[in-house]
Amino acid sequence: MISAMTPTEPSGPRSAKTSAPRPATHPIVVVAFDDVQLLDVAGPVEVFTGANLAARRPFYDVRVAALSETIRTSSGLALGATPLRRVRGPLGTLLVAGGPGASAGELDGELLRHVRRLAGRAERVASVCSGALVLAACGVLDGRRATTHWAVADLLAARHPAVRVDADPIYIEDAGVWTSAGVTAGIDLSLALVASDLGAGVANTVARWLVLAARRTGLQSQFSPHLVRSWPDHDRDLDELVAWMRAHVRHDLSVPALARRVHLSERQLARRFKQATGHTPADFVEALRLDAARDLLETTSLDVASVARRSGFPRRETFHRAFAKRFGATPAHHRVSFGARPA
DNA sequence: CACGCCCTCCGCCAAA
DNA sequence: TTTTTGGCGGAGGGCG
Repeated sequence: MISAMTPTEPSGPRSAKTSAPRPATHPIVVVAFDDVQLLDVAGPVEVFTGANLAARRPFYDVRVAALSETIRTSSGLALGATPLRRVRGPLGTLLVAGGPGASAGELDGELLRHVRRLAGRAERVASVCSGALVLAACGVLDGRRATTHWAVADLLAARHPAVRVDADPIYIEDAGVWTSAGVTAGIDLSLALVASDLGAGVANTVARWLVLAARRTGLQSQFSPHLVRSWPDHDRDLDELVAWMRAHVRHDLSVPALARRVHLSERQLARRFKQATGHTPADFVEALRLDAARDLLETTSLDVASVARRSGFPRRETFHRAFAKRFGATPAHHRVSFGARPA
């Protein structure tokens, strides 16, 4: 499956550093089926086609594919599609949508055959929502970390013990296989793919156009951090640390300070943190603080300096820079756009 | 806006 | 022997 296709491509499309000749186009096939969730299909398609506009070139060649030429989505709207049997590789991205059709009962054998075939010919494979069940049924997720909609996480884990299911993150990437949580998380995932292909600038432009504008950082749990789950190799200590960090963004959250707090060496803290969250400590801390700052901007009338201080940025300058980098707008401008109307 | 310093991250390796 | 740990140092990037 995936491992069979990587050797030819020593460094995947994610290594943005190597300025190897970039491919002119990147074919994307979105796999749909009867009772697919329309948003799972539409969200990523909008993101990728939007990226073409933002990048001012037709980089992504996006198609929706299904067993038949017309499918019925779970909301009742019909969707036109390219027949899967006519889809040939190689592909840039194979993305499987989710929906009731993916989680209810038996998956269509012919659909699985097509997905398996195309997965082996794609640079990377992705799923939205319960589309992870389809990928898992094809064996694509075996041995990998993966996420899915919280409501089917247990089902995924039960049906496919070889998959390391983690229902916390909005999306997960493991060795070229990307999985995402429910519905709109597919948009976050797609934006991440765009960012790795065409740069964060393009991704931010698309996000702004779609106006759901960077609502999420990708670091938040699908749900409250208080809903603690447990499974074999889960890192309780790190969960607790993360929960504490969320509540104490003003504290010293440097690597040495965090390491001291959980009685680990700095090296070990960094390793386990990345293992548990998929993010480096500094990245995570910055996102945490910016989330807090954004909330304060939207829900209070504190001046920017106070917002900065309360969210763990001692200096306004640093805050300003970080905020603009992540959200593509200055704090003041963000408040004008999203803040509560003063009484 | 620029530049130097410092923090962070990660590969590497030796020790446990 | 294999796996995990922790220290080192360089590269990179952001802060001041």
